[in-house]
Amino acid sequence: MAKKEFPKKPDFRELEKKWQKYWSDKKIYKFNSKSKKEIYSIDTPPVYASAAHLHVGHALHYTQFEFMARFWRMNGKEVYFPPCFDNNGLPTEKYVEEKYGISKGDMPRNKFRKLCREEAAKVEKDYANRAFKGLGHSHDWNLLYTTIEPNAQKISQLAFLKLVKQKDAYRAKEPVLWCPHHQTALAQAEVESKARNTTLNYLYFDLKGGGKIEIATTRPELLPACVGVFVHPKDKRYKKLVGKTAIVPLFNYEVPIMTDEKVDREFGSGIVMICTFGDTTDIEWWKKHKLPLKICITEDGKLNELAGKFKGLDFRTAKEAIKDELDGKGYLIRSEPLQQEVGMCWRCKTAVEYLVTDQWFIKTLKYKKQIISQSKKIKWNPYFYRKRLEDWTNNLGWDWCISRQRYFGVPIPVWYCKKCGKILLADEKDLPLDPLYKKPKKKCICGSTQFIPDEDVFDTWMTSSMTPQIASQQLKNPKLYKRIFPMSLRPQSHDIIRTWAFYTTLKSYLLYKSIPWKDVMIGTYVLDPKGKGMHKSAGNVIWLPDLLAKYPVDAVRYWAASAGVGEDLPFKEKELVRGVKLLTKLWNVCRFFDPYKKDIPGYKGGKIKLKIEDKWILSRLQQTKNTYKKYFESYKISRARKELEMFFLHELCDFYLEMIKYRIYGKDSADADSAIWTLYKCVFDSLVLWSPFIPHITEELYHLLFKEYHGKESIHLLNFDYYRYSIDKKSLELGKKACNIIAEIRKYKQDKNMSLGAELETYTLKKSKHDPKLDNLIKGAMRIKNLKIKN
RNA sequence: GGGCCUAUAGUCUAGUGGUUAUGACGUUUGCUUCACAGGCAAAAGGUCGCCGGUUCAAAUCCGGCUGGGCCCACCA
Repeated sequence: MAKKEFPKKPDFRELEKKWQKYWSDKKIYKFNSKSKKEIYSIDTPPVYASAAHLHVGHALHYTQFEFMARFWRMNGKEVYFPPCFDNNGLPTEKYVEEKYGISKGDMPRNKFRKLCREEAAKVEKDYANRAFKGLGHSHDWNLLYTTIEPNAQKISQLAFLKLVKQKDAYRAKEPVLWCPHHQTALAQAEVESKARNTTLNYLYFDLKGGGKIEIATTRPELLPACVGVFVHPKDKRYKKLVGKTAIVPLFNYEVPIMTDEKVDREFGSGIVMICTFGDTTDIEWWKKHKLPLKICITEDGKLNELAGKFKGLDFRTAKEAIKDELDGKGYLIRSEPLQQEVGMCWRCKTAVEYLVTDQWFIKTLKYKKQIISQSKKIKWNPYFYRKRLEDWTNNLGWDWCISRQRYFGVPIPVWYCKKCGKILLADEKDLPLDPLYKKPKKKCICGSTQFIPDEDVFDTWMTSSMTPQIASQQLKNPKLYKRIFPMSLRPQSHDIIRTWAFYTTLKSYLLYKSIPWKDVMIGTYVLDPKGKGMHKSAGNVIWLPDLLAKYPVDAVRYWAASAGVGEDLPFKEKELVRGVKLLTKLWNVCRFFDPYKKDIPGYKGGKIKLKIEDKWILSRLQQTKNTYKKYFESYKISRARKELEMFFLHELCDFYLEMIKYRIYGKDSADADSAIWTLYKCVFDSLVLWSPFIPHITEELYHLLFKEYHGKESIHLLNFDYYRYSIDKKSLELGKKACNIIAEIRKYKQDKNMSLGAELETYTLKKSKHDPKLDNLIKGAMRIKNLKIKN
């Protein structure tokens, strides 16, 4: 075999391709279920397979916890790290609707779903290659799952049936949050409040029997749904109004005037009209005061027949038309601008409405305390994000509405008796099933065999909250599941604490009385270089493919490792440049070492005698390893990297390497041997420690330098503790002292405009800095003939 | 309105009570050095947001203020 020459520069593209293929072919990251090692399992966030592009935020987030997988793999644990895609739910559905210019109702449900599945699969393949594999992520692809696959549907439906049976899920006709655009019910978590400018309109209501009152409203279009007028019980101005009857303008019907403590006397005129429904206060008072129900809106956001001649108008048009009419008839007193917070559908930003419909719910309000106490059993990183879950839980006002009037999702496995309306649950052994295409095998208790299938699907979080079960194969491999659940780590971003983390904690408690995972790690949120959020609409998004075209994958990963867990990180291209420099440095150190590797005394069986600087750098190496591990164990990835980088660049390269050159180039072979041996340990361990961050180049260098001696087919299968060194305090002190002296002499030479390598006839050192044990080192490393000491 | 996080050289950043406050980028200067010019070495640059408290000792702990960020909230 011809001796392979050590290339002067690495070809990053080449070695990325080479090693990604190698890892995949050799199944380097395969999970071994027979291993006796403790399992470290990651509840990987399923990627939305509907996104057409990947931005740097995704890359960073997914790479961050990938570091953890690599760290533990090299630290004695059997790592269970499944890749996964979320192709279940609205994003996919909307993507397909937009791409084909169709609407969900244009074709039969199963045909539409097939289309969704196909589109999702295309995106998944792209993601798998470009994102996960392209970034060098160490998943075991045999463990791949998606959230729409039959197994996931089955887990989701089983959980639902169990909850219905234990009475934690129920069906009810209730006012629900409704998105007129998506035409579906929403959960509270899917609604976000946004500031909006609107007008506050002061109207006259006539009083029955003469007189009029002034009412302020932002929703005049809801006048046809007015069911009552309220004043504060202690409001002297309006005391005599209570018990009287007001007449709704334009629509001319009577509503009672009542009192409620929650009326704000300061706002508007101090008189409120209640409509069913304009906001949640309306719902509250409607329930509390047992008011009638008048719904004047349709599911797609228009006014219905209650609105008379305004029927069919969308809210916006209707509002203006009704205002005009009020104005024309003298009912509109004035309008003033008002800023208000409105709940909006988080996906389409349409203002949500409230409709009374039949929906499925899961009890959450009842379990607030339990959810919070469960959350305290989980280790949150950073710790303070747990508070966000607690606050959200405390502020919840609704049970979790889990049914959605959409097509692409997990069907709700129930039918309703046509005759008596009774609910018939699917049989567990028939799952997964779609009641639209399957008939129940049983009769209803009333004897009827005629059923209406539930046409709705589950909220996407109904399935996502079961990822620990899906990921760790609850149904396919119950033995393994038992070993894995609760999982070790849930990595996720902070914007879905109220959904993913919350629902998973809830479901895990309701179904198994368990926490879902031991640790939570909140990913870094990437901002643009100016520190603003990256949004397509703002045009400041940095796309991953653009970045990868410009920089090696390892440089991108190096950047990802600079992010503090749970913190925001403005994207700085400079960091990538730094990454490239680091890779080059690592390459060159190895290139320097390459000619000597055949002489490593350990390999050829010789004896070595360590000098002060050898003991110093090995002690520092061990200290670095210890700190690095400590940081990784507590998810302080960026600090681990920094610790390693400081050691590698500023101690090993800047000083140690320069300290030993004279020994290596010199004539004393024992002296050279111990230097080479020490260097070998440092280079080898540096590679190993760097490998979780920059897996491609370290793999290449491992194969170039060490594989023939170490045997393992990948550096990523090595253990960090392959070597251990003793920490020698005395040498640590002396080594530091030597560094200071060297820096001083470098400065001296520079001030004299000398080259650093130039020989010095004499150098005079202050006695306070001097140590005779360092004389040979200083003289050798700095090329000084005579070292003089003075007071 | 409630909650959480945050404030360190021109910019970013480390630092959870104890000698000259860390590193990077940028700036200035020196070095054609035999691993590395995407290089090496060195220098300059900080009232550690403001006010008060605890302490022998505070960038670090506590309180208040101010600024920035995030999350939540039914004022019609």
